Amino acid sequence: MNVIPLHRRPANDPQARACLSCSMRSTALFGVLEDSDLEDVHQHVTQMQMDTDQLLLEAGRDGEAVYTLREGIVRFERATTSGERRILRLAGCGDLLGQELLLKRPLMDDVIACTPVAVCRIPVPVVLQLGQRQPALLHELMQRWQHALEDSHAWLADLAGGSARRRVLKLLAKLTSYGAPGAPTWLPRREEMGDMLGLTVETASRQISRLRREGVLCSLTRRYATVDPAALQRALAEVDRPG
Amino acid sequence: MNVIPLHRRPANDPQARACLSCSMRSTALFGVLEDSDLEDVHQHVTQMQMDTDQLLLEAGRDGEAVYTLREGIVRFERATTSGERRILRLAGCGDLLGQELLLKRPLMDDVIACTPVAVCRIPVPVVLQLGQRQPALLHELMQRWQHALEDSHAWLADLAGGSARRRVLKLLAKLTSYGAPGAPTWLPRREEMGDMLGLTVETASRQISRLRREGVLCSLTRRYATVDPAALQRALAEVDRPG
DNA sequence: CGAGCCGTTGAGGGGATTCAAGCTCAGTGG
DNA sequence: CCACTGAGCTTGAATCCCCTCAACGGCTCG
Repeated sequence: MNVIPLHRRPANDPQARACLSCSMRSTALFGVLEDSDLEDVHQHVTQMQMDTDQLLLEAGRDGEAVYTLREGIVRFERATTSGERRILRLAGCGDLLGQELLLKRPLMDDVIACTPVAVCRIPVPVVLQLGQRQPALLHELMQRWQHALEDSHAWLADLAGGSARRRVLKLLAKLTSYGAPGAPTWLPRREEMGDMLGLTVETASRQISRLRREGVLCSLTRRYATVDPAALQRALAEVDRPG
Repeated sequence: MNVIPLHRRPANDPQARACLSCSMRSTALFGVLEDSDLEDVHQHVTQMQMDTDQLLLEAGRDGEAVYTLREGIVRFERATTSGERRILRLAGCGDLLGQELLLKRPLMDDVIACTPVAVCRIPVPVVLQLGQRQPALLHELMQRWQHALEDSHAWLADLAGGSARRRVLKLLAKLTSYGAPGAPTWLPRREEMGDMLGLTVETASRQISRLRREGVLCSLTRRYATVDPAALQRALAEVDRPG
């Protein structure tokens, strides 16, 4: 884990005032705040990078910081009572991780990097204090909770039902929305796909192979592929049709 | 729909000060507020009763009020792109319905009564104004969002995967937690069960029939049954075991 | 009493799982 | 350089579970 505490940097370091000039500021948690509110914040914020499969937040632990995701994709997962892993949700650029810690609730799920990720670590007290002074921040937090809830509902409706083919297609549609349009799309491992969709590794593999043969996916490399959006939409429409 | 506007009642009506003496006050949204904060609230709150299958909130519409559920069970549902109905979540006594309206977001799902329900209708502006004066109310709202999110995650982990038998058992376990312990448990229609669990009517029916034969369910009436908690737990443990 | 809804049960087919075997590819050490 | 290794991916064959289609019975209501 590569930690860069901003407050240890010289004041004239271009990154020292990172929170003010942050490229993600408008979409991140503090986007609703004025410059003056951010004055002292950046001293407590730590930029970090993590590799694939590294654990950002652990279920059961009471962490003392939340994270803003600057780059990459993370997954929320837990073990079912039958012992299988279930991936419940993905989060992408701009999302806030570990929000429940602000309510002093224990984490229910592990949060794990799907790709290499860059995050900003924000101590819980910093958010709470800012929230007391700035109701707009509380409003923003509510928006984020609602967004997470809608995401979870959409996940349930799209990825948890229907044929294996439909689920995989829906997953691809969601995954393309993470990276830049046109850029290669991150593909999970087959096992991860299975745990997202409630399918086995083999079924996921068969579906992906078929989509490659059909031209929906091309240039599959180690963990990325380019998706033909038109073909994807066509395939989705066909699956959704009663035929 | 049976509407009883409280402010039309004489001041000495025992129900007129319903919000203060409400039996659910401690668990409901306004439970965090002091008596003085509730002074003028009850004038804007309307008690309502609705029958089974009636629509409380409609997806797409921008409603102007939220509802506190006093009695009964409601479901959140939507249509998938393939045209099938999917039930995403249940809410019970004390839950707040239509929370997203407080953020001026459109509703994504229909909210429909599963049983006869009693609700308190609270206009959105009332909540927003109170929230400005009382940060504790905002805190309570965040708690409720987090609770809904955890519920949604649990639904996904428990009810969206595994064998049909496991899903039905998990659903029964959840349903028993709504009514009073020992009291008969509300059972959805087979079609509703199917739409909750991603199964067909017939499969749901077969599973329920089997559980009745096994003694997990007894005295099935029109829409209620008594559940043997021990047998249910035993069955769940057996399903979750690798054997 | 017939109509319609809901639940149940049966028979047959299909799609996902299971079990098993090869494959590719990156990393390792000879 | 290349065999060796192990993790991840693919593919095949057999099995099983759930879906589909169908028929029937109970119940409520017009």
